[in-house]
Amino acid sequence: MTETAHRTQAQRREQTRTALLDATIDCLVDLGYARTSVQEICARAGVSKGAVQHHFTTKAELMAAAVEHLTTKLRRRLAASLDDLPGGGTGVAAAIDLLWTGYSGTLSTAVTELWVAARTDAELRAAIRPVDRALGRATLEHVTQVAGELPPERAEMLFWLTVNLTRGLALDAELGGDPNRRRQLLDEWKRIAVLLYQDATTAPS
Amino acid sequence: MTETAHRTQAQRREQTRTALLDATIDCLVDLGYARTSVQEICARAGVSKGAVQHHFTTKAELMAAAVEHLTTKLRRRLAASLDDLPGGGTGVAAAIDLLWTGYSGTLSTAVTELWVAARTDAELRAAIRPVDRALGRATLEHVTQVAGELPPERAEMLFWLTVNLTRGLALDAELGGDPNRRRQLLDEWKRIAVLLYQDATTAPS
DNA sequence: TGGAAAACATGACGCTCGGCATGTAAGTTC
DNA sequence: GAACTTACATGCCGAGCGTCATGTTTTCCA
Repeated sequence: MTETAHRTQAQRREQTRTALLDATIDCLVDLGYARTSVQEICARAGVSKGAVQHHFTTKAELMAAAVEHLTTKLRRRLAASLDDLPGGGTGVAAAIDLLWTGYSGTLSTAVTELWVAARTDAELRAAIRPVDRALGRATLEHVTQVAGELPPERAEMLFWLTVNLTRGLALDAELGGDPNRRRQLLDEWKRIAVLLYQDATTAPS
Repeated sequence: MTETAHRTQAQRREQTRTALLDATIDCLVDLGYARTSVQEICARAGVSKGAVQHHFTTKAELMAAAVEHLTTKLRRRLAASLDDLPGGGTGVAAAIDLLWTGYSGTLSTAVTELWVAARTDAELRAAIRPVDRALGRATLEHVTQVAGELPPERAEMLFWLTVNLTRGLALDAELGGDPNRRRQLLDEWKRIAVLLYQDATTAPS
């Protein structure tokens, strides 16, 4: 028996809201965007269809809210783990590992689903773009702050290369590619990045 | 008036089959997997629903066939352009460009749609995996053949890194990221690859 | 040349989806 | 504590989906 003694309106609202958004992410992760229906979402959230209707007038609106919810989570997680990073070459390797775990987890899986869906859905795309750009910029800021010895231009290059490579690898992982090969590739990329880092810090072009 | 004088059964069959598969790819590209319906497909192919029923008993079967059709096309295109590649460092840069154009066009867009959909669809995934692995291996073979001076282990690493980076960039492109930045990143990666190539050929570790 | 078979068209069925109208319970305000 | 607003539940509707049953045309083969 879960005693729901006395909840203020704001509490109730926020509670079912996050329940819905979390359920949405759950659905995206293990059903995919195509199979994610409103009925399934509110079934997992333990609320009725009327509730989601009350909070989000349309399904697209729910998805848009889910994007923000999702990105906020990812951002928090990345920021927290990026704060305590060693400097120098080992810092670069560690940062790459962090970006990999950040961009390859279940959260990022859901994001990818939304991305691909957004390609052919203008409304969803409009909702995603600013939020995603904010995430990218914030993470980049953290990274450049950590690797301060590197000229910011180079650091930015390395960062974006890592992010895009990671996303490609995440896609490969989703299809069930060989995990060992992914590890090898990531290790190789770390070696390359560290090498480039040292080159750039000792003899900047 | 298109006079369809006399078509043998095999001709008729193959004709509408490829028409259906091409239409499927079209739908995937500009509607996305979620919105791709059988009705829309046979509308674009100019045939009835009964026809697709006759050739493919279920929608998943059609998609599986589309995957193969798609991969065959991609494979042909890549193989054709990979054949005439210069050797040495400029060859590496040219190869990267080729992989980029190959993995970022409309064909690859459709493949990405199917990939993401396949993550939560076991049947589709089972259809995609072998075909995609074959594509990867075939392309890799071409690449290693072109850059023969490089130790095959290094060539393979460079190849897979490029492919995964390219796929990440393709995803970024689909969302509407900055094209200039993608060009910069690709150029930077080419520089890095050429550098690594020279290091490996002059002083193999 | 006529009948069998393959290739395709047509229409209908069951199902699920998203959205809406309406009813009920919980909290807020005076 | 009564009026009022907010939060949620229930039930229904039209639309679109994939699939199947059945008719029609075209090619093949003996």
